Amino acid sequence: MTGVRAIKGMHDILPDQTPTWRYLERTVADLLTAYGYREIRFPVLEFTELFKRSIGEVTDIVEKEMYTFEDRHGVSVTLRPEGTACCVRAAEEHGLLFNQVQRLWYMGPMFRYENPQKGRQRQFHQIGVEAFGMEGPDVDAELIALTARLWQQLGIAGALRLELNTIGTPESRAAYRKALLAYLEPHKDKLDADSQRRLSTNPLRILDSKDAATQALLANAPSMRDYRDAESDAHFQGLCALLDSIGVAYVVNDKLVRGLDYYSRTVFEWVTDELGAQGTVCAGGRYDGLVEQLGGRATPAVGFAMGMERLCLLLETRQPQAGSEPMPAIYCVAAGEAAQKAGFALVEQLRNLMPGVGVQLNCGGGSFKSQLKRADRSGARIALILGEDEVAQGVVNIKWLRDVDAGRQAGQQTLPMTDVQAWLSSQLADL
RNA sequence: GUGGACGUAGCUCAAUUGGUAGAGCUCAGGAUUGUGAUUCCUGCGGUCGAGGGUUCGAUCCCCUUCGUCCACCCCA
Repeated sequence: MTGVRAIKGMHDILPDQTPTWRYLERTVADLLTAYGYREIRFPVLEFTELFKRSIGEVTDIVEKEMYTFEDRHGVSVTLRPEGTACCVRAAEEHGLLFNQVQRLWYMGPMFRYENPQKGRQRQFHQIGVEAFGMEGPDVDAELIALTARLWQQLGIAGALRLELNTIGTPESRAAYRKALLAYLEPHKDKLDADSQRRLSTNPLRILDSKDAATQALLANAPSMRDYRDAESDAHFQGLCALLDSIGVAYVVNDKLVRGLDYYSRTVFEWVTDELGAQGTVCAGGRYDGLVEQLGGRATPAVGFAMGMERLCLLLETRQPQAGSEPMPAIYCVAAGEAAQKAGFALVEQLRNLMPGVGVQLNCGGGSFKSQLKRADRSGARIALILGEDEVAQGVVNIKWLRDVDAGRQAGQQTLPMTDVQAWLSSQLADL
């Protein structure tokens, strides 16, 4: 293909896939509404500064994955790589966080300049959920309970498991980082290349290295557990107790750390083994310091984001029928100029009288044969057939395309044009 | 940013030790002169990813490039 084409990593979502997307979006939106969360929408483009200050200057996202450019006035702007920072900015800017509790969600495209692979694109979509102004573990648990219920509703719960950890406060994390470094530095040569590099950039990330030798070395490393502050521990135990009380299963993974700088205390991930190397489908945590960091009044907050492409991949394998949308029930075949005209009037009238019923008119002409063929492929149950003869006599021929075995009359019947709507109503009622 | 595999018809894929390519599905038409899903026949459809090189001649060999997929890194 030589003509125009999409940018690398930017995918089209085709008609065969949109029903799955709509099903996912609808299910999530309904559930969030039921939990009392309200949708917020904000721009795709923000000042670059916002992400540098929130995600962290030395993270991979900010250092090499952002779509950053100057606008026509030379101001640096960035296509959002994630939603939390934007959500905080928007909520703070409009006073939504002042002296009040706020439950928000959003949905839309995010952009990261990475090399594409399974479950990863440069433009991808997230649904994000954020809860502001509540510091106890009850909100953390509410968010996790909500996600667990969602997997249940979507029929993909069996593919997912919950990993949970607390990374403490920034202070306790700093102390642990120091201890970890002290332990690893003498064994630097035994670490894999990436982990050696991470010693200076992000030592905590060494914990989830995939290298066997590195993992062996980590077996005797100091545990984050021993450096955590008592309050974070209590918060975490509170969260675990709430999850236990409603039967949400989890595994505590004290090597779970998240890549974004703003997290504190609770972090969690829903992971699957069915998506190749990109197993994380939904992840989040608490970020009590972020609002203040961005210039607002100190406000506790928790949130998470789920990757919609990854969820769609899971849905396609676990629930291939999910979201399939009904085809029009009626297909009107109209051969000839007069019939086309009469058919057009007929289907518009049917649409007036039976708004919920799907009606499609054959457009673009064609023989009876080819029009019937299209009627069949459209998935319609009933074909209305109009030709010169029918128009002259003011009648319509009606033919069942499906359901003949289900007690429907085979063959076709002729009805006066004026009776068609009443007949259809009676027939379609019990379908 | 790095590594591996792969780019042939709208889709899924063949073939050619270098002599300008085939099938299935789809689509259109016909057998059935006004009737779908099966069957049979016919037809439309390709600058063999792009650019350059070698050659009498390149889809095939060489170089470059772009893209896709998978993996690393990182993340949803």
